[in-house]
Amino acid sequence: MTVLRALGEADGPLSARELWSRLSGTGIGLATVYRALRRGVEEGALESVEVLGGGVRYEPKDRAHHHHFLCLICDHAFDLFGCVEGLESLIPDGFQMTAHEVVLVGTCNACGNAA
Amino acid sequence: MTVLRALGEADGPLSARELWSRLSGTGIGLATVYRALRRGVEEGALESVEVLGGGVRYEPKDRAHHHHFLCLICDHAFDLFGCVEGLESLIPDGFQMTAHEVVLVGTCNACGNAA
DNA sequence: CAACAACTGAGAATCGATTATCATGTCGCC
DNA sequence: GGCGACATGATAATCGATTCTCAGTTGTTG
Repeated sequence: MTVLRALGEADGPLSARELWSRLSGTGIGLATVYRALRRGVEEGALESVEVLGGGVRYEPKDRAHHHHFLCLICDHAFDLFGCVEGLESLIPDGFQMTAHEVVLVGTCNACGNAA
Repeated sequence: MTVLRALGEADGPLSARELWSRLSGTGIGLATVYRALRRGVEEGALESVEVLGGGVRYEPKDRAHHHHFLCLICDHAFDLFGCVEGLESLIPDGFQMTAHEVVLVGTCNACGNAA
């Protein structure tokens, strides 16, 4: 699967369109990208994540727990490593937390240098 | 503005549709809700936020820095108070962080008790 | 090669969210 | 009361994202 390989090589989760544009040289159609993504999620190989700033992105499910950095300029989401402390203290009484998401927003290295 | 007042009384950011359904008794139309939201954002009274799990929500801009809790069952977003430590340690070299977002996911008090 | 099943690319169709349109209603003001 | 400027509700139109359709390919098996 070319599609899954491209996802595995990315430095962060990709949207269907991002993925498609990375494969534009191969003649693969957008429909095929969507098909591969859907199948990947159904088979458990992929996970869909929502990072702020637009739409669903996909990433391999075998990655360790991590979060994302969203660049406001290139609109690309980068994987981060590590997590944060003190999440539990935010939970209101009676609420049950099953997951959490942290997104840092700003400019990435490349865009920051180009500015 | 009935619309802005309803937002101010909410315990978290509301989507256009949530807002509309809360005002359903008043005969206000969906178009008016969208108009009020757009104007509110343009005038700086409102802020649009993206919480995971679907779409844009709006909240008054005068709230202190806070984050959100998303209930998977009722799909409602609740305001949280406080913040977390250690965000800076996640930032990769060369990246500039201008904002951050934290979302806790789980079940709220009401939905947890109903289950 | 024939028969057949699975996969593909391109474009049409669909879906939900948001915006535009338009006829009507409301308000201040004369 | 009459008039003009503007807000409103209902609905149509638009937009982007995703899915569906369909004819054409490819690969397999015998």
